[in-house]
Amino acid sequence: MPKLGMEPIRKAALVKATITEIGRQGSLDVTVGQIAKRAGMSTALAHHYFGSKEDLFLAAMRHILTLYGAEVRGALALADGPEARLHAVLVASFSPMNFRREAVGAWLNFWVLAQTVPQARRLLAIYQRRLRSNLLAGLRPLAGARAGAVADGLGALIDGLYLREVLKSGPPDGRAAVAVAMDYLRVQLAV
Amino acid sequence: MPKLGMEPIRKAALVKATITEIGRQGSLDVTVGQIAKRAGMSTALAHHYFGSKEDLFLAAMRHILTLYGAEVRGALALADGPEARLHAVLVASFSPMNFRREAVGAWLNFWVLAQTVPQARRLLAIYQRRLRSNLLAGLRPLAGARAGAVADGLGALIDGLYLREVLKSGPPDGRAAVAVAMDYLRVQLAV
DNA sequence: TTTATTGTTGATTGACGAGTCAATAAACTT
DNA sequence: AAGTTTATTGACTCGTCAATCAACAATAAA
Repeated sequence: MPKLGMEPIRKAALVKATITEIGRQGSLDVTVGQIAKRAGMSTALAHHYFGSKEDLFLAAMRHILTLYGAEVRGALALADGPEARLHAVLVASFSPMNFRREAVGAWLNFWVLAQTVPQARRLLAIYQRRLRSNLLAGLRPLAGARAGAVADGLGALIDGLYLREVLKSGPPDGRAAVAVAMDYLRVQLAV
Repeated sequence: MPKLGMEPIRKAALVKATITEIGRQGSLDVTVGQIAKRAGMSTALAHHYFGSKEDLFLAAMRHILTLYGAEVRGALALADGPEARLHAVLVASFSPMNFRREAVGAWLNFWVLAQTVPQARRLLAIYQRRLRSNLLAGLRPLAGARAGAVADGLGALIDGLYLREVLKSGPPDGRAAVAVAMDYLRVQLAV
């Protein structure tokens, strides 16, 4: 069986399985065994590629952040003007990829992880900073001195919409979430 | 030692210790032993009063919701007019009692619990319904047909502000959170 | 073809934790 | 005084799980 060049493949499979498993179980109480099984390998191999369970979690977090970042960057590249850029950030934030059940569940649990694991905290801080700076770039031309306050409110609102998605039943509705956020933006800019 | 009428005292101590311990540890991975120790008794006694760890968690959740509900009701009793009532709900939501570190940490973890434990989900749903109806009562006279949408946005914003508090360092700042929420309200009502 | 490198797993270790049990003791009841 | 209920705990069971290890297999390098 042993073919060479397995490392990246197996690592990717493990990361994906971690997100799936956390999202499915809705908790960080996932065993390495479960993850390894879903990724189609033994527990020992999972430990071989990621030294510890914590490393696996962090890699999964990084992966989610990377996906999110890529989506935002892609959307921004197509957007022209501040309004379009703000809209792009919101749409990307609630895109089917990022706003799917598993991802949202995993996201919530990473938030919990950040309370204990400094590295996880740092990763979430990076996300917050990036989001803020993206929003700010679009807001400054439109809201002037109030841009900072609006960005903070909008950031919290986005996180809140994610949080609430966790409890909802039925399929996720990114469109509705975007509408709420856009409404916030609309009234803030109308004042 | 055995005095009678210990049950309510011990139960209260356990519930309090549960919230403290979850908040302190920042996770639901708290042992019954830790909780019992903080509450000044043996593991066996904790199991005697609450059949299981899950029951303890649910009791702790109910307690937090009760505290919150009482605070909101108290604030509403003193408020006159829709604006004052809305303000009262927000101030109560971010009062030092509810917005303290431990409580916020516990709150986040209860959210996680709600993903797996139906009873926990039900409790959070009650909270959401109550919050929404309180906001709606104040908003209807002021926002008319838009009241529903504004309440949903404000609800999500409040949850988001709680969520973000988890990552912040330094003492919690309820005043700032209220300011963000009031700003949302202000612009929504100005449109 | 020996030797190193990479891939892979079953079995094991070592620790920990939820929940149970048996036993003890004080207080109320009859 | 005997019996019942409530309070309390140390010791134990039983299961789980992260992490390690020893061994085996295949490919690449020497």
